[in-house]
Amino acid sequence: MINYMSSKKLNIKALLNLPQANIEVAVDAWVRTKRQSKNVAFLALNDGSTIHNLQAVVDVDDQIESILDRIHTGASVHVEGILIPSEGKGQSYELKTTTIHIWGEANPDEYPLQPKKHSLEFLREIAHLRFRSNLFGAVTRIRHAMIFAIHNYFNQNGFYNVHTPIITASDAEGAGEMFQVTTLDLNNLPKTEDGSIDYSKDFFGKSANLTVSGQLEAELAAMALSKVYTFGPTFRAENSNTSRHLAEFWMIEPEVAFADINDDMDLAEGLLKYCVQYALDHCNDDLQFLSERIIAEEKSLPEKDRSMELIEKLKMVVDNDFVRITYTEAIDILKNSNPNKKKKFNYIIEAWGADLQSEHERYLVEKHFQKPVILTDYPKEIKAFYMKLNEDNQTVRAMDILFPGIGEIVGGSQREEDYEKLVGRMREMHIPEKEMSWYLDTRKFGSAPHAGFGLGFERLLLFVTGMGNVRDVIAFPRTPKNCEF
RNA sequence: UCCUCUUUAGCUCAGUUGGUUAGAGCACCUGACUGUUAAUCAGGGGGUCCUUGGUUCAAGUCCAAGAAGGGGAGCCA
Repeated sequence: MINYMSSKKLNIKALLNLPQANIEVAVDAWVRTKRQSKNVAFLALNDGSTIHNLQAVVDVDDQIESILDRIHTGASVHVEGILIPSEGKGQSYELKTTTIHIWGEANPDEYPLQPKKHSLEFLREIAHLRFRSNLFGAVTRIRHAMIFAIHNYFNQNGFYNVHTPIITASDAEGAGEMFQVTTLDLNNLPKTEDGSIDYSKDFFGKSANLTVSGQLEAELAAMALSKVYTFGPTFRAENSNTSRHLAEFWMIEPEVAFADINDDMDLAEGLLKYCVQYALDHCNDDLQFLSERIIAEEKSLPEKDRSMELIEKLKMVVDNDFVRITYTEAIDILKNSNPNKKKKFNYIIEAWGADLQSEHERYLVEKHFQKPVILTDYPKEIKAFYMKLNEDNQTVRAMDILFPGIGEIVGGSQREEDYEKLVGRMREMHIPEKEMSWYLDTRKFGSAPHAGFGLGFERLLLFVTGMGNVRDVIAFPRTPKNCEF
């Protein structure tokens, strides 16, 4: 029995980048397509290291034909041979095959992936196999690159990563509906004398939920380590069915002490530009593939409805400063805008204080400025309790970053560091002080101005990959009525 | 949750005014082919027309309810 594991192996990305060929190599990979004629067969091999396939060229004889007969799209194989300059067009190198070993067959009557374009909806239904598509392979590699870039950026800038809790008993931030975590028997709930559920019998001795944000805990860490960030899973039990929402998503939340809202905006803009530049520098092949895919997809659209070419769009973000305007300025622009005057908006902007709808954000980003926009200083009524009150007593130092095609990608603020003002805001918004004493302690002992934001990781990926739905940039999306795999 | 569209072969889709045995391309199987690039050419097999109920001599097609999915909105990241 030959031990195929012991052979000298390189991944396909490394092989295709070798400066010269004519060497013996071994490759483990999955078969994308097989093309066979009487005397020669071609296997397109992919091991996920790159979007590109390695072409194995196989001279057909009786013995090898019996192996080839068992190889179909999706099979995993070990192939040995000599890497040579390709005799055919379409690739620089190819593998002149001497040995084929099948690790695992893929029954073609059952294997759902074909060497053709599948719909995103179909791929979502076979999420366990869609890693093997060109598209999801590219997205997955870019997702990894962005995770890496984020940690890199913060590490290089003196931030410490903190793991904030995933299970939490505080329901303070009001960021959305929460998933409850319990070990109680739902068919036989313990009750108190007044008939309500007796959470003292629950695992933690009180009601607990999955986190909707690591921000409050990150603030605690920032009040000692100065610059921290979290990057973890976040859970929202909202019944939102959109291309931009998940029940389980990943969020980046930096928190910086001795920083104001301008520092916060600089940090966010710096992070976003670093990530996009990192993708341009490290994911060129995958971006190229995604770009071509979008162009093919939009070919039938009239020119005015087509989106900017992906790589051009990414460069545009890196090369241009984000527009920074206040909410008040945005309202003025919107009030005087054509769609507002001609009543094209579904929600007409009439007065200061109105919450901005998606259509307004899109107008500002996609029509008026045509680049990322940071909106600041929102009315306090439409923002969270912890945001720092401006001297006008009307607005808070919030900042939202709006991206073309995506909308809000970052939401952040300078935090209210004044104990009395913070307690005042909590009372106005009916947030229980008692349960939040640990949070308020930071304002009691050595309080300091500080700021932070939340960046939706999947929304960043939407922008970088040009995909249209967050369900296609996370391996196993969790959405209302969907928890497969 | 609201508005809207969709659901026909493994996949992508066509199916006329309600009318005989529901079609195509791809995939699969068989054969041909000396180098292909989602190979090509010829032939073949493959259907709970989303579900339930209704109208009708007759329903893939019309009506009602439901389910699943897409797009948009709200909420947000």
